[in-house]
Amino acid sequence: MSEIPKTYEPPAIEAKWYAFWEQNGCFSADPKSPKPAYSIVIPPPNVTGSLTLGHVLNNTIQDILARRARMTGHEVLWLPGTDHAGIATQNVVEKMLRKEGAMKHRDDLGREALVGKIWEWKEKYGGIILKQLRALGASCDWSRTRFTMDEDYSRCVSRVFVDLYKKGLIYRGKRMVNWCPASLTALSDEEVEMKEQKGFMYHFRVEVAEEPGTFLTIATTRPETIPADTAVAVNPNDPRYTHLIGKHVYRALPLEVPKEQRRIPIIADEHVTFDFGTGVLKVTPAHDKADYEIGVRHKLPVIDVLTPDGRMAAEAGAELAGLDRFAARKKAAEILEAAGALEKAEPYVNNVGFSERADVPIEPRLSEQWFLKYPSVEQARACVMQPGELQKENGSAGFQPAASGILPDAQDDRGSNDVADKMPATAGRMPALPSSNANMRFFPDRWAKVYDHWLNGIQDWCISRQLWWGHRVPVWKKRVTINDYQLDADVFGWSGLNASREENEKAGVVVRVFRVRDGLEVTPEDYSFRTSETKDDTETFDVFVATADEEKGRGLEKNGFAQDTDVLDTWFSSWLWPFATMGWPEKTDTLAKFYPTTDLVTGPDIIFFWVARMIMAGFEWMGELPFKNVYFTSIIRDKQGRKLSKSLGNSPDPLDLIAKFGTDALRFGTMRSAPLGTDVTFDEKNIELGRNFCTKLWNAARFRQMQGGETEADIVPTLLTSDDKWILLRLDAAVREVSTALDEYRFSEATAALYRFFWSEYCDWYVEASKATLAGTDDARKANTLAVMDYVFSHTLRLFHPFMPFITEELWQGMGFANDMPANQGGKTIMFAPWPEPFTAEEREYFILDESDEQFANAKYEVVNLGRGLRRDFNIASSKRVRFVLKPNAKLADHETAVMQILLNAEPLEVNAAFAAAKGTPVALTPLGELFLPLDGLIDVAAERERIGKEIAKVEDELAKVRVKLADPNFAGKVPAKVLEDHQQRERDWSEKQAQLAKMRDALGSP
RNA sequence: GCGCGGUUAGCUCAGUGGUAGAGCACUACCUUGACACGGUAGGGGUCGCAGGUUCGAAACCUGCACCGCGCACCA
Repeated sequence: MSEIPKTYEPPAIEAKWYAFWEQNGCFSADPKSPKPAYSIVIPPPNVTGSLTLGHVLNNTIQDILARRARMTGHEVLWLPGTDHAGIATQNVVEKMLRKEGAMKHRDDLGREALVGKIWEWKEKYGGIILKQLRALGASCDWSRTRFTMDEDYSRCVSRVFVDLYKKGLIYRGKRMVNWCPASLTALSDEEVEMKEQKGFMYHFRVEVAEEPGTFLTIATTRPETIPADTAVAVNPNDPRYTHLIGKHVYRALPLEVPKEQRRIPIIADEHVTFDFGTGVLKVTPAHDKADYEIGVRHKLPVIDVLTPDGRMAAEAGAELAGLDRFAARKKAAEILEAAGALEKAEPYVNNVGFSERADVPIEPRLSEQWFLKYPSVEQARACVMQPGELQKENGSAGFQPAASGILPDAQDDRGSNDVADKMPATAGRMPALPSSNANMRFFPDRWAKVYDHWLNGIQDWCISRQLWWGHRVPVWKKRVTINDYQLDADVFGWSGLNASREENEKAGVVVRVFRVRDGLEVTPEDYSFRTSETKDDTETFDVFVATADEEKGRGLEKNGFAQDTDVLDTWFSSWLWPFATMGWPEKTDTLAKFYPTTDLVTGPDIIFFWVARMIMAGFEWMGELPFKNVYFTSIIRDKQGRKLSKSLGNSPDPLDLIAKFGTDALRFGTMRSAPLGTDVTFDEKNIELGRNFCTKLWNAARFRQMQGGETEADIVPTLLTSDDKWILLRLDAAVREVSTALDEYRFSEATAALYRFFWSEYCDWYVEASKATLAGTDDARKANTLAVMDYVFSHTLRLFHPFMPFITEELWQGMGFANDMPANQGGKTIMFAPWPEPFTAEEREYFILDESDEQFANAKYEVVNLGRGLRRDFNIASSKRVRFVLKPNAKLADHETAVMQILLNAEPLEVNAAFAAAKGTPVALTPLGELFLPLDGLIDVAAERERIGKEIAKVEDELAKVRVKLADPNFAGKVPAKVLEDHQQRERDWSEKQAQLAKMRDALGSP
């Protein structure tokens, strides 16, 4: 045993052991290992990201799971990496380039140069967060680090795109999309966040063309879009307006356009609500999703009055053109007011969609984009267990760790079908499949409902982005006319393509041809439509060729094709993460061993963005779910309940916290404060708690070391004291509690159990009690106590290791526990030491453990508590040694007396069955007898009588409560036998105590 | 509007039908030989409100209030 320094200095120790683990390949995952697999893929942080408390929480959990799995004999893969994060990364680098003066606008550089700059930036600064994760102790297999724009990964993305295109699930279309005027790109519905916004509801009048003098009043929040109105709509059943349907009004803006050109129809549409606003709706197909649909129903023209960057276009009229949309809103109201058309403008709060990334209101905009009809939706929906659904296998949660050194049982729990009839009917249009496939669990399970709800109402996914940084859409396009175009010769004659659809698709190439005139796809099997179907020489077609093969793409470019300029939504690559990082589409060893992964740990905020889509992708391309359990972390908030964010400045830097308190303290404190399923409020006090706990652990180790002696000597069962047996039983309880809590992903409960066990049980009672033996002269017993201490400490360190990897490794090695273990089971590092198991029946028998020992120890500690109470009542400092006398109920071993004496800080603790106390001597009634605190010259009979009187009052209070219950005939009649017995026992105990106390009081004589 | 959480000590939170708990904060005493980042003891709660079920409710049911979140939205 080498000497343990006086204080724990985290930085040096953390650096030392992390390097040791890495150098010894402790994190690397071997697909050829015979051990059962445990795998987890990191939610890839943005490549521009740096460590936040959210990451700390998330990755600490993953590390705990991974480290524990290693200790339970699993071959562990924790696969790290980063995400290219399209918009975010492009923004960061563009901003930097503008700051450096390298460009004003991205067009100054051009696409290729800018993308080149971003790559440069990525190589230089990207992925800092991965280095920071090392500081957190993350045991990732760094040799497998992946980036979503790695060459291999990008090929997966293209391949998946082509596959979906082939399946007809990806299509190009002109649709209303969410347009971000700041980022100048389309967004998916999930990237739009509804926010309340204060504004005005403007009421303005328009005149009915056919009935001069008759006006309709329209309510709107967006008067600047009036120039884009192409109709006015009322509900067909609204009696106020039915007579006007079919007539026209004059649009209010722009004023300079001749009145007759501003005539728009009054139409009837069910979408209009009677009692909202005035019951008259202005219809703006170009700038509102619902209005667009009305426009489609009524074949209305579309007038676009906004530019992509959110300014008013020329069509908006001279006065508005060029203005920003918000300025234009004010201006439009002013114009209406000046024209006498504005009736009122009242303050109004409505919900507006904001671009999540740029934090500006989005514009619904008609534009041509790529869309995806989600694949494998039914399977994805059916595979997740809903709250309340029973799991077939004995109801236990989480992965089942195999016993150390034992080969895996089949962990696959699919195929159960007897839960099918218990599946609750799911509300919604499309009932989920029977739950026979439901074998993925969410923690907490209520997220499964949110997930199911989203899948039920799922809309096609707009996957194209008008950005440069990302995976470019792998589609090449050429417009051809029948006259000058020879499909066979120019396209299919080219060596890379074939004339038949099947053969092309077999080669990974998908060709689609659309007639420009009507947008219809022309789909004869052999593309021979060219000559036979039309005689019109001017007919033009758009030919789209999708291929994941860049070689082929370049060939197409030589033939006049041009690649689509859009890139794909970042999540279109992230959703492949669990298998694209493991070598898909090759059938790799890694995939065979580690897919599907065991656990996914992520935030509930990306349940739709990422989790749901990964599940679909897993089914679609692997035919299997990507993970078995999903743990949704808490959201960390500040004391005001706000999310932590850099812009609010309420986000402490984890690296500062590590510097101040140590990594283990940060990990332990965070885990202790983050219960399953609720948000957590960050408080540095929690990290302080972690730091204090580390110190306690450190000092307990030092105490052991100061006792010297042999490390981990064999325990001699016959020499075990009641305290020894007590702590062994407490350890056993802690092992069970911690293991169960971890199985159910209840990390805060696991840490609470560890804290309680180590601090309150081991340090406060056992170590203190052991001092009686250690200070004594019985060497055999001394050695035995040290052996028990080592046994408990070595198991404790292992229980702690997943939470606090560094300090536990340092002590594991420093205390010499590594020496007795086989190299691959803790001999080299605690990382592979076997996870503690509860005692077997044989072990219990060997140590002669039974409840009576525990009860006796508890009784002893109760004597101590009561004696300390007497001290307090008589104001005797805990450091002052005083004489106590115990008048015992039964014979006591000398050793037990010695323990109580040291715990009471008594000198001496006299055991005297015949003790005759002076009248008025303070006394406490304990489970082992009457405990006196003789106070020479300080005896106050009246005070002592009063003190005992208070005790009696307390006892009588309890007694009364129990008796009321027992007296109720219903109680005795209906209560389970066990409960009745408990209450009867309680009654007996309290009344005995009452009698004894009364006797003690009476002995003092009457006042 | 629909759905989901939450409401327990001053603060942060455990507690799935049977004697109300932890950490922090607070009070008193203690620099006793592992630890003052510590020890010992202590004060502090009609468990959001109102009904109901039950012998018994912080827990189960119903309704309400307030806080938070998600989805959908009416111009």
